[in-house]
Amino acid sequence: MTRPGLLMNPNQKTVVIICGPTAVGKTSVAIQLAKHFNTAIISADSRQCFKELDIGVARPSPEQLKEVPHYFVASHSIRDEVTAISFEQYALQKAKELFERHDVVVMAGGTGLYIKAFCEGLDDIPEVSPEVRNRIIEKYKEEGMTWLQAEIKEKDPGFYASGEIQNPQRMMRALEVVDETGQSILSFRKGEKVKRDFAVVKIGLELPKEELDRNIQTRVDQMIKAGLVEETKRLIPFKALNALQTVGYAELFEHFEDKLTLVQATEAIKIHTRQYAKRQVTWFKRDKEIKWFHPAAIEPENYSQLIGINLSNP
RNA sequence: GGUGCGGUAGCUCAGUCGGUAGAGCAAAGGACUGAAAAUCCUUGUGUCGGCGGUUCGAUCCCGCCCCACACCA
Repeated sequence: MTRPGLLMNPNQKTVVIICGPTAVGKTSVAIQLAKHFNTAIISADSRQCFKELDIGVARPSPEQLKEVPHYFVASHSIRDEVTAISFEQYALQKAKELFERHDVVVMAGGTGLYIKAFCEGLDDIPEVSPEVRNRIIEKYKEEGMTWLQAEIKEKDPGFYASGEIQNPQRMMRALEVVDETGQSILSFRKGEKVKRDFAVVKIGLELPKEELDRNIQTRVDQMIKAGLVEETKRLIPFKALNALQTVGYAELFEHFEDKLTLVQATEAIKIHTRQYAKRQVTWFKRDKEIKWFHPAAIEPENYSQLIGINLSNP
C-alpha cells in the first residue's frame, strides 16, 4: 500500500479530482468513487452549474444525483455571474464543509481553469466595476479590434508587447484592469500557487480518439432525442447571456434563425464538441500532476493503488 | 435529342485579360489567471473532370467526350 511518492498522510483530507474531456465518462467514475468513500461530489463544470441547462450540458440524471450528493450542479441561474473566482470560493467553502464529515471529497469536471483555481488559487486582481466593464464591451462592439488594440497599446504597452493582441476577450480584460486600477494586469499576475490545507489527487480519464468521437456522436444524437431542441427553444430570450455561448445551444439558435437545418445543426454540435474535447485534452495534458487512466481501469479494487492513498471510509 | 449553366483543397466556392491557384469551414498542433463548452494562435492540403488541339507555355482559348443541374422537346 505504501508507495513512495504517492503516499499521503492517511489523516489528511484529500480531494480526488476526476478530469478529462467531455463524454469520456467522468460522471459515472466520480459517482462510483464517491459512493465508495461515502462522500459527495463537487462538480467543476462551467455549464452544468446552471439550473436552466440540462440536456445540452449532459447534467447527471436525477437518479445519479440521488445516489450521491452533488454540488455546483443546477445550483446557479444563467443570469448569475459565474466565474473562475466565484467557483473557487464556492468550491473551497463546500470542500471545507464536507471535510467536517468526510476525509475524501470527489471533484469531477472538465473546466480546466476552474480546477486550477480550486487547486492553486488565482492571483488577486482588484474587482472591476460593472460600469467600466460594460463601457469597454460597448465601445468594442462599436469600434472593433483596431480601437481595442490602440487602447491597449497606449494604456498597457507591456501587455501589448506580450502578444495576445488578436484576442478580444483577453484585451478587454487587460483594458478593464488598467482603466480600473491604473496598473497593468501583468503587475497583478504573480503566478504564485496557493497552498491548500488538503491534499489533491488528480486523475485524468482518457479514451482512444476514435472511441471518444463515437461517444460524442452518440451523446449528441441522444441529446436531440431527449429534447434538446425544446430545451433550447425555451432559452431563446436568454441567448445573449454568456451561459448560452455554449456548444449545443449556439448551433440550435442558428437553426431557429433558419441559418442551419436541424441536421446541419446536429452535425455542427458534434464537430464543435469534438473540438472542445481536443481543447480540454490540450489543457489537461499540460498538468503533469494528472495521472491518466482508461475509465474502465478505475474500479474499487484499484482505488487505493490508483489514487495513492490508503483511506478507507469511516 | 436540343439549349443553358457548371465540374478547382475533405466540403462550399473565388480566381487566373494564358506564366501550374486562394478564402471560409473541416482537419492537425498549440496557447490559456475574473466570459474558459469562451477566446485566440500556427500549419498542410490540389494530376484546377478526361483526351486532343493552338501556344515557348493551358486550369484559363478551341474541339470532342464524360458527369451534375435547369429548361425546352
